[in-house]
Amino acid sequence: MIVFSKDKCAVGYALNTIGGKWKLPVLWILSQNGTLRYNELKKSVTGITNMMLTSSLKELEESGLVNRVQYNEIPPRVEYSLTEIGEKFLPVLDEVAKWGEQLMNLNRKA
Amino acid sequence: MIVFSKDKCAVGYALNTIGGKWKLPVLWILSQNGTLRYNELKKSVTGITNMMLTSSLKELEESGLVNRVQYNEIPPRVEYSLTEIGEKFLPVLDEVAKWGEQLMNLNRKA
DNA sequence: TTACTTAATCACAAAAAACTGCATACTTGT
DNA sequence: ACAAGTATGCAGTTTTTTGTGATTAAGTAA
Repeated sequence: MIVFSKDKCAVGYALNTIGGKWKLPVLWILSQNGTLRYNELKKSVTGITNMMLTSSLKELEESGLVNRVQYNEIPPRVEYSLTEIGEKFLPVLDEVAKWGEQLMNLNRKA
Repeated sequence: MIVFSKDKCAVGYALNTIGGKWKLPVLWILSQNGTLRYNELKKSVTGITNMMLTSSLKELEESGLVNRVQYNEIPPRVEYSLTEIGEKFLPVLDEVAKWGEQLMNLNRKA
């Protein structure tokens, strides 16, 4: 019988990276809008708090999905955008979406 | 500026369906082994507790990813397997895995 | 001088998810 | 009579994740 080992699982790694309540919304907004400042993100991701936005962005940056560019101006300006590997994730999301739709349709009927 | 709406998002729906700590492991084990009894699943998904296995299976069944067949024998016998839409998810997972590997490689270097 | 703006950050509170360990029902083997 | 095996269920607790609301620093416009 085949046993599950979490360690080397790329799927687990991927899903951890985008896991949590807000990372996917943030990624999606960035994919639709290109480069955005912190405040613009805050407005676009409806309902997100400062804390969650900050920590989501931080984790996304650490895992290499998001670029963060800080301009030393006053008032502060920081711009976020998707990295190359972040962009590469979009077609994958698309596949997930297609499957998700099929599932939604199935469950609507039932 | 484009705003995120959670409701109609197929990606969100999909990721909720397979979200949580154990659903993915359970799905993967089923995909590798075909039909399994409760106890066999328990042994294969290392570290899972009865409670989490039961609730994961229940949710997966409710969302249509897993079949549950109960034989009225003593001692009880219940067999689990992937449904059609459950099987259809595997190639999607494969795409996720490919991207996940790229990401892992990037982050190993950095 | 005072208020305003921006991108965070922190201590604390609340809510959600997961874990522990025991309980059950019924029948077969000892 | 008694233990063993099977697929769950549940109360109570811990752990993890999110949310709240206030706070900072430094310049610019009023």
